[in-house]
Amino acid sequence: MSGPAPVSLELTPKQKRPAGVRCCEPVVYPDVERSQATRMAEVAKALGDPIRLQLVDVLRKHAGKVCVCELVPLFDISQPTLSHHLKKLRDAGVVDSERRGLWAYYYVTPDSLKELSAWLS
Amino acid sequence: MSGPAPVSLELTPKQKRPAGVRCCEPVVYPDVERSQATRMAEVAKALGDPIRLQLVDVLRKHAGKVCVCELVPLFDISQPTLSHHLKKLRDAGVVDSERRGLWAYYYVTPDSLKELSAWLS
DNA sequence: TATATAGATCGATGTCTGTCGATCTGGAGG
DNA sequence: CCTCCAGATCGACAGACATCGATCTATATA
Repeated sequence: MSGPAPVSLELTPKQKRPAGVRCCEPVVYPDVERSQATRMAEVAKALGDPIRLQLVDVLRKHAGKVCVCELVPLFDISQPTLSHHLKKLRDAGVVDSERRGLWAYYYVTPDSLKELSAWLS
Repeated sequence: MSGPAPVSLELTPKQKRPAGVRCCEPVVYPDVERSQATRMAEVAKALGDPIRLQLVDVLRKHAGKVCVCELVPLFDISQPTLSHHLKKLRDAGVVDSERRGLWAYYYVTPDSLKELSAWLS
């Protein structure tokens, strides 16, 4: 048995095909445009690190209330490394920050996760 | 003006603090456990590439019906590179594959996106 | 002005990633 | 047995990434 054929040409492996012709022509396409995929992948990539994902988790629940100095001891990494992760998240548009005096407060950018979240559902 | 203080100690920058004491003690914590964050980050990382995200998009809508040879011409990359991306997705548990004869059919693993999707919502 | 602190930036380093061409593997058909 | 083809693996390479210690910047306070 040869199993169901690709949706396009309904060929099975056992059928003859002219030499030089692909097994099938592409008929299915992604519904997501390349530019949209690039945007969502950028967000997904920013979330593709356990520390950054936990950072977003904390910030979502305490938006604008958590200073960086309070985040440092939560993770077993140095302050420059944490700063680097926050920059990654900011570059991806996932978070933004506000300085008050010596301290910096981060918050999750509203709706920055919406597109990816909707696509995943 | 000094703005709202961190949630923990309610200190403002102008308040005195004993030397050697942090600006604040950590009081907020992520709700997501480290192991859970690692799992979700692994999935997010796999989706953190436009091509892989579009691949998942195609496979979700034509599960088990699209052979790899049909995927290759959809993207402007070589066959080994596409194979590499599919392996990345498989290593993350996002997709799995089935061989029938010469051809390989990929499908999105059921529920593999559920945890991340739920967290994002 | 001088000191102390929060946080960003710099430079270095080892690892991981995306990409390719070339090659290997295994099933199909003559 | 030999050939052809789909797809996976290999080896190489350039660029990106996570991490650190050291340093810089800017603010607060004495």
